[in-house]
Amino acid sequence: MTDSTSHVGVGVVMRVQDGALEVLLDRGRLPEAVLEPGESLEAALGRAVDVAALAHVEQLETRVLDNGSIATAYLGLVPAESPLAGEWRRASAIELPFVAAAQSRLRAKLSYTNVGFALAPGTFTISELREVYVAALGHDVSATNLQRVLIRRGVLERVDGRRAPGRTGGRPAALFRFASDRLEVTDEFATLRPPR
Amino acid sequence: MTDSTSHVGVGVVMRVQDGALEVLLDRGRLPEAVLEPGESLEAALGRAVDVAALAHVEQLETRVLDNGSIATAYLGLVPAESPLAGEWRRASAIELPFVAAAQSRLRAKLSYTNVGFALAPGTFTISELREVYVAALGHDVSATNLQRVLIRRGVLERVDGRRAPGRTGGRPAALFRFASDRLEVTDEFATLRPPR
DNA sequence: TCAAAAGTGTTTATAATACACCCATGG
DNA sequence: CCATGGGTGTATTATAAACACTTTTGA
Repeated sequence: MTDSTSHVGVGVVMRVQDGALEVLLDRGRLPEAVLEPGESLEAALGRAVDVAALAHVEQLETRVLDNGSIATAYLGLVPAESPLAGEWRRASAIELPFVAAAQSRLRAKLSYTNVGFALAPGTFTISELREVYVAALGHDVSATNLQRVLIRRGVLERVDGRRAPGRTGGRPAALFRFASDRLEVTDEFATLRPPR
Repeated sequence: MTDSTSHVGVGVVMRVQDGALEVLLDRGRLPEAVLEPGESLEAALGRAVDVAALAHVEQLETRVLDNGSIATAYLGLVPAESPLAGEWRRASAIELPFVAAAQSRLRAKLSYTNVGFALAPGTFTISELREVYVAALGHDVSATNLQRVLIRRGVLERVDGRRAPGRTGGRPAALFRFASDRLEVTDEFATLRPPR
């Protein structure tokens, strides 16, 4: 038997704040923890990140790092309101392994799952949700179409009450919430659907 | 520093043969190799599987196995004609970790990428390609629609010549090939496309 | 001339985008 | 009463599924 290299769990925790996608850093690096023998990867991750505070977690990728250790990265998502402490920095300004993969995974899943629930507050207006999507996708999104797509798919539900307009006026906005707080694939078969 | 657990690279190599999706086994188990210090995961995989013979490889998932070792699994695909040696068994009859994940990944990617290239022979008729898709997807596929979708997306190209009919007759079938032998996403934005 | 297999033409269904227009509020 | 922001109605477009029909072969 040869000596094995150490294995670390790495967290790429993201949120959307003030119209920008941000990543949680720990002294300039992604939070990580060394895996103890017999321990699960998620348990190790839990020593690096407050996993219970994450609205969604999923495994990203395993790579051998420059320092020779093996790292398994996880994507974690929280809403902007989350009290998760740490050093938040714009994803676009970060040149660390796994961050690009996390961003690209998030972007893809926003299109065909309900994963927005993990970035949005409990209730929100369509405009607010639009800002989240714009920041995470990196391109403009029409509020009209966003609403129609997510309502048709059953991803969004209307909630009682309205948001009062600001001092510049405007019609009060209806409030919505995500129908589920767990990941669901909402557009499974883009093509080649099974016959009826 | 604590003792680290051993890390293994695992291959889930699949092909479609005689209308069934099959997995390559090594004495009843998935081929695997222990990672040496400083070695890349792909290099370790290469000691378990003839990676050069694979038409497509991608990482699947990392898990702690029942025996305590950490395993990173890869999905490998080969065409039925591949001379890759070993014990091929129907995927549906296998109860091993990673196989279900591999099948589900393959199914998804058949819908929105050109990954079929890795399972199909160099040239083929639409009927032959249809059999590959039926086996890998697990549901019926219309030859008509399969052809139209893949041609429209630019995934398939026509090749000179025709396949002579069998003794039961029928119109000779046109031959096609995949336009690329590398993975390409052909239907990236199911929804929420960037504006023009 | 018929059955089999392949391929095309055309219709239908669905989903999403685009855009015009109406609604409700503050000042 | 008008600017602002929210929301709905209604094309338009794109993609793919469904299905009828034509083509080309072997026997």
